[in-house]
Amino acid sequence: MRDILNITKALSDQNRVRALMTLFNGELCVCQMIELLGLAPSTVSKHMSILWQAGLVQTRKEGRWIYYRLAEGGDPAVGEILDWLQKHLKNEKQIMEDAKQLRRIQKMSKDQLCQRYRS
Amino acid sequence: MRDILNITKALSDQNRVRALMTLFNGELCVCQMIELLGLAPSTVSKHMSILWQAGLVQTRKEGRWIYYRLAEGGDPAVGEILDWLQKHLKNEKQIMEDAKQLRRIQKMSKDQLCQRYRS
DNA sequence: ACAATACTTCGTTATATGGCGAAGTATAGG
DNA sequence: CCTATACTTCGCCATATAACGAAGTATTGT
Repeated sequence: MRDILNITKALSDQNRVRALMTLFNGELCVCQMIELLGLAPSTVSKHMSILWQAGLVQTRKEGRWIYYRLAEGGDPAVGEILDWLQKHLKNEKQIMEDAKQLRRIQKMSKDQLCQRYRS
Repeated sequence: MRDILNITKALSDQNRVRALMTLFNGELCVCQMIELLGLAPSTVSKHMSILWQAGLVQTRKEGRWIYYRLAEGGDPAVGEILDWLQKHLKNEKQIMEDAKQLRRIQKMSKDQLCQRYRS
């Protein structure tokens, strides 16, 4: 019960759902998420932490960067709910705009990106 | 996006999930839900209203009683998420206890039940 | 060793949510 | 009609949550 509620609670916030949906395009570091969501670093970090605690995402550390990606190979409930989200949100306006913005973000160098949120 | 978020928000509360799961055993009136969840009538009513707004349940009015049942034939996202809940919660301790208690409640007459929450 | 960077954790604040009881609505029965 | 019943809506309170900036941690580069 707690596992399932952790998942549904994690998915009950729009910004967390946007973050998750964006990860269908591949792993992202936090500074890319910050740029995408337009939120403060601490806020994005908290959101990603909640997704991680729910088992929805996994992380990979590479130097100073932490990459988040969709969880694989864990609880089947996670894979199923991710499929459900993908199926029902992939054509949503907000999600498609995010995907478009992501392509712009991915063209920027990390230096450009990460220094952006200190302004 | 709003539709999906309405669903995930509706599912982000334990008592609403318990209510939904109980409905897999068939339709119930509000006074039965009150007895099952052990909450005030107004609270249960609010919860059911949130589930209804999310499209997860449907209602049927019969005299003074309002029966809630799982939604059918609407948004496919709803049927799929209900299947997901059923699959991953049916063996949970709390859900099985609720099912057991439901059998006790269903043995009671409506007069017994509904007058109970005025004490 | 030191500074800069990338991210997290902490502390605070504003708003959202869940809970209740009282009042309101609609229906059944005398 | 009038009362009782079954449920909902409203108003309130306590707690949970999302947001931020400041401070802390870990890693890279000089």
